[in-house]
Amino acid sequence: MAAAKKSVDRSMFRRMLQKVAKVPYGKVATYGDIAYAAGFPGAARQAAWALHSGGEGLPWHRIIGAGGKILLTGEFGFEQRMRLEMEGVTFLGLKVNMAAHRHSFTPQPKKSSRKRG
DNA sequence: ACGTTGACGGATT
DNA sequence: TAATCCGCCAACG
Repeated sequence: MAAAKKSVDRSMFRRMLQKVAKVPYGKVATYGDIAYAAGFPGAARQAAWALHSGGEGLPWHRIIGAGGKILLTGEFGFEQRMRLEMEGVTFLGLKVNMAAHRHSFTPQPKKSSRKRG
């Protein structure tokens, strides 16, 4: 294998954005989850940066803060909540009902783990 | 190169 | 619940 690394993906952002795109309809994930699933535990901040930078075309509204709290501000925070409710996501006070809508990222979906269907 | 900023997270008070 | 502190790391000026 030639040229293994060296600029893996241009940025860790790319990885995170891919995870964001993986969040299905009616589900949500936290910044920490995105970063963790992307392979960067602790880089929750960068997950936010990734969205801030390239959230276009992605379900950015499905990404929330730890505990299900919407950290966005201004109209964006308002829109995010509206969108989530529109997808069937329920809220507990000011927070999303994580227990019911938290998306489970598969860390490493081992190859050929597909079961007979 | 340096310091500040930020859609963070968890713990503490 | 709110306010504060520290750790995390890339982008921005």
